[in-house]
Amino acid sequence: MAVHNADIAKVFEEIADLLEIQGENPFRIRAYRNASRLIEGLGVSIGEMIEKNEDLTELPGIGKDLAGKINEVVATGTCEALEKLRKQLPPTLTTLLRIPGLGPKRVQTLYRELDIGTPEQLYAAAHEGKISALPHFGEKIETTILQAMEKHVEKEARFKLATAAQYAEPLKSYLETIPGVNRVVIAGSYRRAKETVGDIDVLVTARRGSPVMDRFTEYDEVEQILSKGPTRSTVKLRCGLQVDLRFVPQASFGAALHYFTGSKAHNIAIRRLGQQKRLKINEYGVFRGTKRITGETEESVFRSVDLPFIPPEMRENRGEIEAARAGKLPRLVEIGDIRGDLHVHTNATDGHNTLKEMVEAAKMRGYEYVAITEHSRRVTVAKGLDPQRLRKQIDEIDRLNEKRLGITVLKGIEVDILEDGKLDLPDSVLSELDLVVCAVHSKFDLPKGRQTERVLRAMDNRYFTILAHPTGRLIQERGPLELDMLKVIRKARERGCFLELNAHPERLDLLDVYCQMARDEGVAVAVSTDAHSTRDYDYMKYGIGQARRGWLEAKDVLNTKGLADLERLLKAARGA
DNA sequence: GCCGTTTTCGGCCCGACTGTTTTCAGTCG
Repeated sequence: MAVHNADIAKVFEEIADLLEIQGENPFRIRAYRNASRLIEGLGVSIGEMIEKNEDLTELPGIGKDLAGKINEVVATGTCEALEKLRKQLPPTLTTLLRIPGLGPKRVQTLYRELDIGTPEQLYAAAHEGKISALPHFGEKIETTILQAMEKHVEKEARFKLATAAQYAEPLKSYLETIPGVNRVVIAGSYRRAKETVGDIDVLVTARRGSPVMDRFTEYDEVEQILSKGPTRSTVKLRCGLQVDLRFVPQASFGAALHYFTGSKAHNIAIRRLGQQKRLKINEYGVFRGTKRITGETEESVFRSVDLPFIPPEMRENRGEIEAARAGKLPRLVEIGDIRGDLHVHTNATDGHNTLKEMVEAAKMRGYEYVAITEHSRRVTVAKGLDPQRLRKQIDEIDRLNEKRLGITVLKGIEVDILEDGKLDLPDSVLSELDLVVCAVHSKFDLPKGRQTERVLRAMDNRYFTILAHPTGRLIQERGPLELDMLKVIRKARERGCFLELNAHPERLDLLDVYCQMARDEGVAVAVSTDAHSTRDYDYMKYGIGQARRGWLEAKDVLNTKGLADLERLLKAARGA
C-alpha cells in the first residue's frame, strides 16, 4: 500500500504530540510540526520524490534526520522513533489533546498523577471530581472538560469556506453598525480563501470607547463566550463556528491585518526576515528597539522587509516570499477577468433552471459566453443525455444563438469517463459540440496505475477538451482519486487540452497545488462553476479564490479569453 | 531537529486571556 504525504504528516504530528507531552525541547517539537505541515501541503508526492532519488533535504525544514525518517515511513508506514514513543506513553494520550482546555502540560499531569491515558478514564476521573485537585487544574477546568466530552466538542471542527461565509458576512454587517466602528475585516484563512476554515478572525478598528466588545458578545448568534478582554474576545456561534474578534488601533491596522491573516508559517518567515534586519514585527507594528517605525498598512509591513505586497491567498510560505524577493510574484487572476462559464447544467438533466434561464442569468453577469454541459447517459440519477436527447439540445441551442441574445451559447457535454477510459457517448455526436468536458463519476477506488491509465486513455479521444473536477474529491466527504496528476497534466500539455478548476464550494477541484503544477507546465485551467441553478454562478468567486491560491494569472485561465480566442483554442484542442 | 549576509553553536515569532494563583503557567492563535 502506497504511503501518501498525509500519512507521513500524521506520523510526524503524532511524534510531535508525544514529545510535547513528555516535555521535550519545544524547538525540536516545532521541527516535527513544521515538517508535518510542509509535507501535507506539498504538491508532489514524497513517495515519488524518493523514487526519483530527489534530495529531500532540499525541502525547507527537512534536514538529514527528518529525511531519514521520511524514507523510513515511506518504506514501512511508520518509524522507529514513533514506535519507541508509543511504548513509553499510551498512544491514546494524543486524543486527549483534542479536548478544549487540555494541552500537553495538563495531559502530562493527568497521566503522571492519575494514570489517565484514555478519554474514558479522563471522563470517569472528572466525574468523580479527582481532576480539580491537581496542580494548575481547578473546578472550572474540570467542568469545561466534562461539558466538552459530553457534547463531543473537538478543537478541529472545520467549516467549508462557503458555509463559513454564511455566518461571517452577516456578522460583519452587524459589527459595522456598532457606533464608533471604523473598519471590519475578516482575516485568517477566510481571507486567504482556504477551502475550509477552522474559525473566523475578525479585525475591527474603532474610536476609543466604542462598545464593540460588548456588542460582539451580545450578538444574537452567540451561544457561548469563550473569552472576553479589552482587545480580544472569542465566542462560539450556535452553528459551532468559533469567532475571534480583535480590536486594534487604527495605526496598527496593517500590522494586525497581516498578522491575523496568516498563515502562521508565512508570518514566522516574515518575522524571521524582520529579525535579520533587527526589526521586531508583531500585530501592533514594526519596531526597531522600542520605537515603532511603521505598520499602518500591510504594504508598509512588507516594505519593512524589502518585499512588495503579497496577496493573502499566496501567504502559505510555499515560495511566495522568495518569488516576491525576486520580483517574480504573479499578477493573480481576478473575478473581473472572467468572460464566461464553461460548465453549466439545465433542467434537461439535474439542473433546476431552463436553458433560457441559465443563458439569461449568464448574460446578466456580463459574460460573453456560456457552455451548456449536461451529464451523459451513464449518470442515470441525473437523467443524463443519450445521443438523441443531446442532438435535440444542440438544435435548441442553435436556435437560441440565432436570436443574437448578446451572449454566445456554446454546445457542450459533461461526458462520463468509463472504467476503461472510453467516453460515454460516441464520437459521432461529440463531434457536433464546441467542447467536451470529461469527468469520472464512478469507480473512484481504482488503484493509482489503473486510474491514471483510465484518464490518460480518455484524453486520447480527439474530442476531449476539459478534464472536469480532476481529483473527484468532495471536501470533508470523499477523498481524491488516486491519480498521477503530473502525468495527467503533462498529457494535457501534449494534447493541447485543459483542466477544470471546479468552483463548487464542495469541490474546489483542481486543488491549489495542482493549479501551480498546471501553470508551471503551461496547461490552461478553466475555472467553472458546475452551476445547477442560476444562483450557482456565484460560486465563481470561490473558484477564483482557489485559482489565486494556485498562483494562476489571467493568462493561465481559459475562460478569461475572449470568444474568438477561446473558439480557436477549443478547435485546436481537437487535434488533427 | 534545523539552520547560517551576526553563526557549524546557539539561537529558534510573539502576544492575549483564563484560571489558578498571589506572580504566573498553560493554552491558544
